[in-house]
Amino acid sequence: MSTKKKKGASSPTSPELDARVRRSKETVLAVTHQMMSETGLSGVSIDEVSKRSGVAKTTIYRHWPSRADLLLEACSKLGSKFEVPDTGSFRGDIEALVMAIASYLRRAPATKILPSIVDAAEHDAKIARLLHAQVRAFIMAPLYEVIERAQKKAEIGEDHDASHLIARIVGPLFFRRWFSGESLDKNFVRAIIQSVIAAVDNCQ
Amino acid sequence: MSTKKKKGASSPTSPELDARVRRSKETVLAVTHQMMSETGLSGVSIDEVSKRSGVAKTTIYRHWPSRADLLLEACSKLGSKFEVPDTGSFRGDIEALVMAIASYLRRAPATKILPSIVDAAEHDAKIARLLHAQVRAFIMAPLYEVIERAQKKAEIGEDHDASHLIARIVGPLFFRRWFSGESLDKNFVRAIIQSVIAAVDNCQ
Amino acid sequence: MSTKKKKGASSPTSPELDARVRRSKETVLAVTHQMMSETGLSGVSIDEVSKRSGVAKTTIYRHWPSRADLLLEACSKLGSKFEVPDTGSFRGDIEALVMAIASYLRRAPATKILPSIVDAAEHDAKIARLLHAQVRAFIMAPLYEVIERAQKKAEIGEDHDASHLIARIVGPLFFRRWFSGESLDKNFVRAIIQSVIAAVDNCQ
Amino acid sequence: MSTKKKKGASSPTSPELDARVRRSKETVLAVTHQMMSETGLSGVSIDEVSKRSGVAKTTIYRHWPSRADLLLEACSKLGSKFEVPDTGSFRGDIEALVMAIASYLRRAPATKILPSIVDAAEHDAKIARLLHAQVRAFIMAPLYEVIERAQKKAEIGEDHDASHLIARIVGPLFFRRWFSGESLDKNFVRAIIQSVIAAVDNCQ
DNA sequence: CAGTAAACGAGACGGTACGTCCCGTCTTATG
DNA sequence: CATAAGACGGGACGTACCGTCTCGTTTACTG
Repeated sequence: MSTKKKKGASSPTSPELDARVRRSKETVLAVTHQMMSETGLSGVSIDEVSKRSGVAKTTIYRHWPSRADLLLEACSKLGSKFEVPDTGSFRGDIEALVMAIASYLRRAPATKILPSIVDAAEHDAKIARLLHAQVRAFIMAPLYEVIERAQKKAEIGEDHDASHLIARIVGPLFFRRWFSGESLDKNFVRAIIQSVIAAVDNCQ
Repeated sequence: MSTKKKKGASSPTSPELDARVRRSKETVLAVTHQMMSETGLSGVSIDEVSKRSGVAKTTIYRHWPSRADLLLEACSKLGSKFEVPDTGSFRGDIEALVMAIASYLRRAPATKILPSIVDAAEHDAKIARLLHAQVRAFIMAPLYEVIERAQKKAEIGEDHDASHLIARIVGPLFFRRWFSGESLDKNFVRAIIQSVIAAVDNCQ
Repeated sequence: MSTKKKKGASSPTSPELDARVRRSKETVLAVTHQMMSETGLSGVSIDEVSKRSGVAKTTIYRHWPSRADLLLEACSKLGSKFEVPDTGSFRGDIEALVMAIASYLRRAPATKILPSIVDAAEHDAKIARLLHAQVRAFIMAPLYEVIERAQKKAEIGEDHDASHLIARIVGPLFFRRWFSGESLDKNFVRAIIQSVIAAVDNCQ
Repeated sequence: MSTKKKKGASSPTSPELDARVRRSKETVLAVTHQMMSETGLSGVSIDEVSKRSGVAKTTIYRHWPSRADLLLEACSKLGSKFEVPDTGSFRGDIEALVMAIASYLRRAPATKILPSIVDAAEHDAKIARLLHAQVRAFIMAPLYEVIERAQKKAEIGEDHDASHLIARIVGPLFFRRWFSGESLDKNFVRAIIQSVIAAVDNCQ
């Protein structure tokens, strides 16, 4: 029974895979993820992953053509989509979401790793595509939903470019988290939220 | 004592370095800088720098305790401060400055390298300090000046936190440049400028 | 019992191997032989044999316990016995046979491989036995026959040790072929023949 | 004193070499030689040599471009020239020399390795050249001397081709040692000696 | 202007990791 | 049940850099 194979679509890596392959990949990814968090991307060596995981180096290279690809896949399992809040009002939704994002930026170990992915993306279009897709899927998408919903409910005008709005929400947070070294304190986050609310309000 | 030259009769003060030392350091830094631009931080190897520059590896390690330190110093020569414009109005100044920054982000080879510095900063407090100092000196400082000047002239209210404003200006640009993959087109830049102007205008 | 087939209704006797098995072994041996000639013993890898032959690695290992055994069997199919000439005289027979052997040493691809078998024989008694058996069967046996026949016809004395004579005939050829790098030219071959004839002649 | 360097021509590997290099090469060659004798050429792995010798793999590859080259050099230190005897007569000299060679073939560990060198020589002209040179220098040269001396003293005729004679002496010994599996017993050796003596005697 | 001390080039060294090739074992599914 | 397909742990290959370590040889200052 255990070794029987059906059309099972439940496998984590990809459907319909040799059980051994699945096990190997899972183990390796887990160890990689672990090491990434400990020492950063550059601290992950295939030799060490192999040693710790008990999976032979050969096997690792059978599944990922290079160290970079392993790291890439390990990274791509990193993000978690923010839940789209539904507080009833645009302001409430935005508040909830931005607080969540800020909190994530402050705490999540994944944020230690992001810059090296961004760096890799500068030199490799494939990685760039992945990065941007992830950013869109995990961070921008929920904001899109909130904005669109508000536009449908006519809470905010149709004339606001959602993409611009999102950049104006997320950008400042990212800037503080990775570039300026200033804290992502409550004050700052509230100011960002406030500025967006103000922007979409019919002040002008 | 340490910085003093022993027989220092002719050497006036401290920064009077041996001409040979100066030459070596300059050559090495130049080559490092060159290689950084070509292949990114991770593409710079001491062996190669030595080969290309003609400066012996020993000498390089004499001047920088490790590869990281060399890269660090090479990076710290990287940025160029944006000139503070003086168009007469806050709006004009901001426009000029933001356009310049956006243009820099679009074009400058240094922007390819920044993420790896950011990455390094995640793992090394010393690098982090340098990074933040550079960001403040080269990017934030000119904006500070423009904002302060406008506040002094009472063009904009004193109640705006300059640091917040700056994050709201630069953040969206950075976000697009490195994270979302969207273009930094004129429209977007103008929208950012506009949003800041609106924010400081006495709408509310 | 051991060679009997269990359900052996259709299989008549013992050497009646499963047709599939026979096909596999033949194919594999052929490919192995081919590769051996191309690149020498050390150039034969099971992986490559499997790839080229279409026979799965598993199957190969089912039939030969190790790479060495496969090579061994492939080698044992290598030699070709020299025909025993019958010119009517000892001199004529020897001449014909030695010329044939010399020609074989000069031309046959198998001679490129022999040293690696000899090498293997140094480390493995089983291989040694096979090697010596082959040498005796393919090279020495025909000479034996010629010598014995001549002795029976009283062309040459009974007191000559055939094994010594053979070593004195074949040895010099082998020496030049594999050790000294000198050519196996007509002159040399004739000199060897002449020396043997002279030795068995009743000069002394 | 110890670190002082002169024109010393006594260094084993090559004159005027960095002492560190000399030490490394010596150590590595010694270990290689040791392993060769234990397990044959194919049993020598760079990794293991490195481990046993304490010399880093990198360093080994710095001095020998590949495993083969290391083995080659180790092999080339293997042979020992046979002393040219001077018993006063050609017969005596030949006897002494052939007995020595036979004894060497019977006993010397190097003879276990020769076939793999011969094998390598089949695939690589460089190795072939080395092999042939060594065979000539260590085995053929002494015989040449003995033969020439005898010719000068008119003990044997000038018309004998020394190279042919040598092949007729050494060939049979080699044949028995490596190919036929027959013993190199006293009887056989004496028979070979006798046959050569007879050949050069003025019988015909 | 000779003597001395530094900075230097050259490059050997031990070491870690890379990515590849092949071995021999194993598991799974097919005819 | 022999087979094709191929995953797996393991060992070795040869390469690229790292950072350390002698070596002699310039250089430049000093005395």
